[in-house]
Amino acid sequence: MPELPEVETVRRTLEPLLAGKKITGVDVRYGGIIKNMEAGEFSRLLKNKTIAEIGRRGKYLLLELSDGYTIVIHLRMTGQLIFTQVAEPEAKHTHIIFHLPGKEQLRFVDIRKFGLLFLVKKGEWEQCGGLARLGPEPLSGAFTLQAWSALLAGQKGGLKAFLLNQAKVAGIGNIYADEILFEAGLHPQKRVETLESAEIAALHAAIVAKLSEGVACRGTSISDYVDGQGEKGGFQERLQVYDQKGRPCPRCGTLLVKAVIAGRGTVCCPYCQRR
DNA sequence: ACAATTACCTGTATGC
DNA sequence: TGCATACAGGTAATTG
Repeated sequence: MPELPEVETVRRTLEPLLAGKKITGVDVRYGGIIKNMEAGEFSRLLKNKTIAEIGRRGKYLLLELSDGYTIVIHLRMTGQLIFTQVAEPEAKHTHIIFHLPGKEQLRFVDIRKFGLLFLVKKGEWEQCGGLARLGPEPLSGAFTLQAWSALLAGQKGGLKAFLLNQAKVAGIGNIYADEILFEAGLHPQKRVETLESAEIAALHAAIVAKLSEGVACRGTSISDYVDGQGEKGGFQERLQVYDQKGRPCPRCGTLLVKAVIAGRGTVCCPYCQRR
């Protein structure tokens, strides 16, 4: 599932391929993906606009266009944004095709149609789902231990739910939440208000380490995720607990268990992550 | 005020 | 073999 490392990998792979290129036309096969206007208007507004750069905020991709417009994209669970040649056979569930010069295309593919796409002018982020309400970027220089401590001060509730809350920290999803909690040695249902300073520091280090490792490995390809060129990532080889139910804990050998916590399938070690 | 559940979708795996 | 069912999880909306 595309979380911060996956979205960042898509951004890095697409940027050199798209920067400076003009959108010569847009085909919309399934308009339901576009959330803030009709397909016809979307295509009309985008024709002949140039892609300046690609940004990322949390799990959102931001295609900045040369004249102040931005295409805001969220891949949700199965969304893919793939740069290809016209001759490449079209994948099933291809919903939007951006035509580029020289027989190149950018295709939005999404099996489950959960993905979201907005076309807005700069400063109109309020209409883009949760984009305007995102918490800090965990891989930015501003995400210091001090900032993280301040973020936790006065907060209550389960730890996993907190990590998954995009308004608290941007970009962590189910895979990295489980990996972070295991790395920090904390139970997913531990209450945030009971965290001691050493645990807060361990969490901060685990968030930065695991997300950075995910980016370095070019994301996690368990089912659908691929980067901007259709290539799989490698972090699935490094998973310690996620998708590892019933296997021995890499640290102590106890069998890993799975339960539903914060509404998500959650795997942890009953020994290393005691409540 | 908070947490749990549901809706949105389709493909894959499982059970009978 | 076929069919029904459960499950995967990002986020918003709804329910408890």
